[in-house]
Amino acid sequence: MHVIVNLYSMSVKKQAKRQVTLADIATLAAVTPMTVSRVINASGYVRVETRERVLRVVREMNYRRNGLARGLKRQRTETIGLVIGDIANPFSAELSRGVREVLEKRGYTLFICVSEHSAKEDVQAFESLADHRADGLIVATRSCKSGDERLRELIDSGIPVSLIGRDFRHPHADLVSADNLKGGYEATKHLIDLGHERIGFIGVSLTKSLGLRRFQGYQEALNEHRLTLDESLIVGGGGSDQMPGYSTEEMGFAGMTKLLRLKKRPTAVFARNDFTAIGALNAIKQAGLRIPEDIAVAGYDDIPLASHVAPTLTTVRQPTREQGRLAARFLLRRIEEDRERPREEKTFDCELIVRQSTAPAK
Amino acid sequence: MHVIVNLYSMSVKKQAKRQVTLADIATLAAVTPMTVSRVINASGYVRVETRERVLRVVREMNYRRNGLARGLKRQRTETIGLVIGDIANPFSAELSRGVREVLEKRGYTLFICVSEHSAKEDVQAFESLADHRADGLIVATRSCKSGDERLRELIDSGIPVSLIGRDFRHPHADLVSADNLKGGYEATKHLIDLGHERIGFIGVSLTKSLGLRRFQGYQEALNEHRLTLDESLIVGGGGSDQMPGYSTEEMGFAGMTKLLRLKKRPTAVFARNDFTAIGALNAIKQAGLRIPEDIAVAGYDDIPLASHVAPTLTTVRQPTREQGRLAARFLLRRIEEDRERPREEKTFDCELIVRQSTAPAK
DNA sequence: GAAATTCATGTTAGCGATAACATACGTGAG
DNA sequence: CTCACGTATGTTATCGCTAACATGAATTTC
Repeated sequence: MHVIVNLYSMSVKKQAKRQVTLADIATLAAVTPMTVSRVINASGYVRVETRERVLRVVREMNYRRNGLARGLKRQRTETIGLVIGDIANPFSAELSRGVREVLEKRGYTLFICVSEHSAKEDVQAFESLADHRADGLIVATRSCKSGDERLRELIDSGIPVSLIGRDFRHPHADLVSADNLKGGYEATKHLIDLGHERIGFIGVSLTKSLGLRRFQGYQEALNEHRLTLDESLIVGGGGSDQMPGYSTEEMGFAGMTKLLRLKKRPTAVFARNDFTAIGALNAIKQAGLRIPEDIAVAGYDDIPLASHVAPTLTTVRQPTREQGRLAARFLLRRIEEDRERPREEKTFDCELIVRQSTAPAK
Repeated sequence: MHVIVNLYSMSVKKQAKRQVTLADIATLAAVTPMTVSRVINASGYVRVETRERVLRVVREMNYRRNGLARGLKRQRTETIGLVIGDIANPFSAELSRGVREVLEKRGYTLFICVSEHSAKEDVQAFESLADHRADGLIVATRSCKSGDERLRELIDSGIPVSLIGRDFRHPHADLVSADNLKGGYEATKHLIDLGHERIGFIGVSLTKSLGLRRFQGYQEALNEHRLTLDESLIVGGGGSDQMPGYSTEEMGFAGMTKLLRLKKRPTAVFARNDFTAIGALNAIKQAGLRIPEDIAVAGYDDIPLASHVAPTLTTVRQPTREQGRLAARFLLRRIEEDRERPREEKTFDCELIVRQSTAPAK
């Protein structure tokens, strides 16, 4: 009634050559596969001579163990999946370094999946990793409805998960984040303390990404100092669901250009991240204005470049590598000690780094 | 004689809860596992009602197929591994996007491994991916002895491999690259044509990384125009094996600072990549000199930022995403059509992008 | 109306590894 | 001398899935 033909398999012309197996090694070394297994995994008793004979054959045959078979039998692959939204982002890079630092020591392999900020690929990444039976997942992508749903199902079904800066909670998934609300608040307060009253924000759309914590901090600081939030000063963040991360300089440039065209333009701007801020810097320079004299600029993340642009950029630093490390530790604890343990949560403080791009308002 | 105890397994306290299997679904849907398999994989004949009944149970039980078992049986995991040296590099990001574009359409999952520019981790990445029986590998890390050796063994043992910009050849591994020698030549020639005679190079060490093609192009251009290569103008690239990619601005800054201290300083510099160039720009500005009037600067890669710094950066663009796409296509052809096909090689042309940071010598 | 074909399912065997148990030999204790 | 234990292997039975083949029923063909 339903004919569904697998066209794919028809296109495979040549079979992979058969890989060397444990049994092959066993035959050549005149032992049983079990003994070879013991040698490979350095477990149990093996006579030195036997061991060496086996190892010789292993090397000669260029044997590589089959992780699929091994994982299937052992119900464990010693593999962790990390899901990030944007590979080009220095934030992801630092995060992954922190994660690897911890995992490597404990003998786990890290596979990274990139969602390119798309909800569909977010879900796909989770499923691929779950299908391939990663022992656990570290998820550092931004929250989205379908992703959160899928994630909940996976966690419910028993996969250990650590979340990084994701706005989603589950009783059995640990959560690591930085206090970006406070970070956004501090940066904005810094500008206010310098005497600025018209402070723009570059990188959110008022219709969409209002969940952005650093933007909420911006609003909070304004409120607290009785400054009204002028919607014409909020720019950028528009466009598709598919915005590749690397175009954020573009967004900063375009956003700032828009702000400069206002009749009453801001005397300071706070950018969603450093790339955006750098784009803004450039737009200001091209307009023939000076930073920070005419317009002060603050960014977020303290990417390495922030201290290498002119003027150097005032920004907010979050302990990125530490977040990666802790997320990995949480995950390993859950995997190796107690998969049912209640959620653990840790929020890191951010640090305002004042550099040349901000100064008192004229 | 040899007691080797596996301490690891002793530390595992709680077992993962048993995952739902095909057999469980089969029982609940009152069919055999084979029928469930047919439904899941949309292959063969299944009555509509049966199909729906099975799918209902699958959803209710939140079933996820076991990729290990599946891969083991099918001798194919529909998984490709990409090995990159530096996750923070926009070059890697573009590359991976190109690769994904192609793979996704064909139903393959991409797992990324990062070697952090370390030879040891390069090898580890190959082995992890081989162990987990990725159907093929795309390798975009820089060549190193141990890595090349391991790679040769893996290719010999039948794993399909595509190389990107790696200085290593094997009769059964395809190779995609950009003509960085010519790119380096063009950039240097551009500076020479502008009348520069003292042209520095930032980012190689004369004792080590002489294999860098773009540096060879630099040398070639100098030779051809009868300019002597002044070793005091070659800086940077030193330090450990472990240099994280993100510190290249640092390298550019430090290298340029060194050049500025020379009694006869260069009137132009060519940097190994754009980050290095941006570091150099900053060093020049901080020294109170102007770009390009006092010193001209050229970079390499045309990262998005290059057109968003002040002054905008003259650089060399290579078709990065195309390289990723082609490497993926080569790999799929090898996997699905003919694993024994002779090596295919493609070198893309680079393009000199002249912007504000270069101008005629005074 | 018998043979051929399509549809719908089931049965069997094994992918490559290892946990758990079984076997057998030495060696020192009692 | 026997028992117990440490040492060094081997045997068996899966892990979860699917290729290949087998089995019938329904439908079509000549």
